[in-house]
Amino acid sequence: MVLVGKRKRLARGQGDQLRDEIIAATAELLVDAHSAEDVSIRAIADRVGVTPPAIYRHFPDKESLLFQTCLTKWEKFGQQVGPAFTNDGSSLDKLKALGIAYVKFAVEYPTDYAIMMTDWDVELPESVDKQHLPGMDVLVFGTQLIAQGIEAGEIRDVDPKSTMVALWAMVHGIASLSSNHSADIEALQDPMALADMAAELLNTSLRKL
Amino acid sequence: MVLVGKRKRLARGQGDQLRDEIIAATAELLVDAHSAEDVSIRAIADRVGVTPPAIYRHFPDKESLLFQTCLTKWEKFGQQVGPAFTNDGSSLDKLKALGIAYVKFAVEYPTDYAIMMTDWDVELPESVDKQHLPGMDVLVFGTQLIAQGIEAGEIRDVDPKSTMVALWAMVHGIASLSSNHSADIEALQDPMALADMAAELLNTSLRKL
DNA sequence: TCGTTAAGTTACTGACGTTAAGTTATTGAC
DNA sequence: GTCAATAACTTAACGTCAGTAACTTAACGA
Repeated sequence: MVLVGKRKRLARGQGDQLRDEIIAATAELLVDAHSAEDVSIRAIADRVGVTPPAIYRHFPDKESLLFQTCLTKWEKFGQQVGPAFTNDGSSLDKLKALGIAYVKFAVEYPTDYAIMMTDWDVELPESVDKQHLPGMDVLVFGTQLIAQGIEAGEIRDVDPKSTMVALWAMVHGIASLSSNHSADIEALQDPMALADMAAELLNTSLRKL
Repeated sequence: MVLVGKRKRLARGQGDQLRDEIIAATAELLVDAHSAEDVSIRAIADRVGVTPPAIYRHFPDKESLLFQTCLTKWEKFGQQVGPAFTNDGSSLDKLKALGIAYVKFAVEYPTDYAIMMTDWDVELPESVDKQHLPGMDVLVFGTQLIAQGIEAGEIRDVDPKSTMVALWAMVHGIASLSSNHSADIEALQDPMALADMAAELLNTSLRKL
């Protein structure tokens, strides 16, 4: 818990700047933490050079702060996973690339991924549309990908929505298990290989003969 | 946090009895909680009619207590899921029944399932073999099931171990997502239906033509 | 009956999230 | 230029938490 630096108080309309710094500090502390509870309001306050109660001028409680931080992680996620959609290749190829990119992100930033996946008990400001949170886009695009594959005669006639959710469950399962049980189970020690295998499995079942 | 009853002090060699009561009380409190941190040492102590420090005579810290409680949940899990193995039908049928039973348990007891799945940072007493924890049996039996299915010419020639882990990832993913995001995504509102669909997907890809 | 010790209790510590109330620096209005 | 208003904080505190040190009390064997 190091005092990173005494700040000068910000000028009149500049309060929002601190808000951004708080989120950034939280995001940074989360990288080195094992979970969200390991990151205390006090540590965050120290990091930005402010006292703990100053946090509450910008966020009603810790959970809201974590949720807002979470949104920045989803954006980071989108940036890393997005390129999978613009690959050349068939719908199935793109779908596979998406899955691989997904697991890669989760494995690379496990704590980030964990807080992205927690169901925060916050009431959203009306500015945030829960159906269009950064991560949901991936689901929507993925669903479109499946629908296109079906139309192109490349994918069997399945329900795109629930199939996409099933794919999501698969990659999420691999990511989640490997970050919690990799020590005990051999196949989880190489999650990327597992993701590759799982992708092949699903390829087989989705491909139109 | 109600004092459930003043206990008489146990007799000389009977200390272990309290240990069991502590685990039982923890297990009960977990059912009504949202997560493990919602269950405090103080609440557990109250429930068994003892003061908080008495807990530490039997468990070095909260995490160890939760881990031990976790083991009882795994046993409960085994009892609920085990029958799937003795179903009649092909290996694939049994595998599907296993997956369905898995998701059913996780959906029915979400907090139990969550603590079962957390990676407790405890050093195990040498009496506990990490390769044969209650839940691992399911993995082992499932792997054997796949191997048998291959031998019987019913299942394609895949690697039984990693395939079983992939199946595990699938059902875990469904369970995990549905308990964290069911409100936002339609397909997650009926996890059993999703499990059924996923089972069919995997059936398709594993079945030997 | 009496020392030993298992099975607890009482009293405390430091950390946590959070709140109430006070302080200080900046600003637009006169 | 001064001055009330107020944004941007700080200081001090509350209640709760996990955990510890040190004491007490009851049961048992010798």
